[in-house]
Amino acid sequence: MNSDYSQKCGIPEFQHSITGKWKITIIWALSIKTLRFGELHRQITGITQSTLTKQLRELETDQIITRYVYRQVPPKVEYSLTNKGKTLIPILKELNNWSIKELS
Amino acid sequence: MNSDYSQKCGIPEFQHSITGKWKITIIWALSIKTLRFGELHRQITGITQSTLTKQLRELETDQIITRYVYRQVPPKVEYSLTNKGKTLIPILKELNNWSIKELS
DNA sequence: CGGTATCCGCGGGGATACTG
DNA sequence: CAGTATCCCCGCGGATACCG
Repeated sequence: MNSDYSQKCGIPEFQHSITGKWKITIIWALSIKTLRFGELHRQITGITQSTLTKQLRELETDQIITRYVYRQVPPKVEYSLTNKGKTLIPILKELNNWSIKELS
Repeated sequence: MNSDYSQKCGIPEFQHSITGKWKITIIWALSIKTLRFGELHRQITGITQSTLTKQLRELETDQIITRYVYRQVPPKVEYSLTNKGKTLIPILKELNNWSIKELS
């Protein structure tokens, strides 16, 4: 164990931010543009409404995304990446590159 | 969803490599030097023998580490990072940096 | 439309005992 | 020393039903 890591390792925190069956997919979708709940639900095939809600709440708690409610009927809710969330994108791209490189 | 990601995203694969309560810790320990089973067990406080074994087997399957058995009594088994495993280190350092930066 | 509430099944990880 | 074998618990995610 060397100094940097043992004294304060942030990796578990990072992992928490993206751990969840659909979080990466959600983050990626929102990296393109802000989306409504229903739009996310349609884009992410296979996820249930309740699970989508749970994952969104967790991402919100971790301040990766924001939730904006339009006070109207019928309801309209928009999700978008926070600045913190946006800093994840280049990291995710690197992880993706690593996988592509190491799988060959 | 843009091209790179939707066509072939390697992030789930990456996640699999490091998903497990102790894998990052194990990888980090082995990044310093090759270690015997008992040495790992002593360095990683809180992990049980059986769990350590399981995590090591998974890392081995994913070709992140190698296992070398000395044919002797008492047994001696050494674990070390593969080349693939070593390429993870710079990535992990970046993840660590991200966390440190974004937690402030 | 965008949720909640509830129940349930599965798998990861821990505890413990035993072993070549 | 370095495991294996069992058993168990808990939390995540899915299914389903209902709601303002």
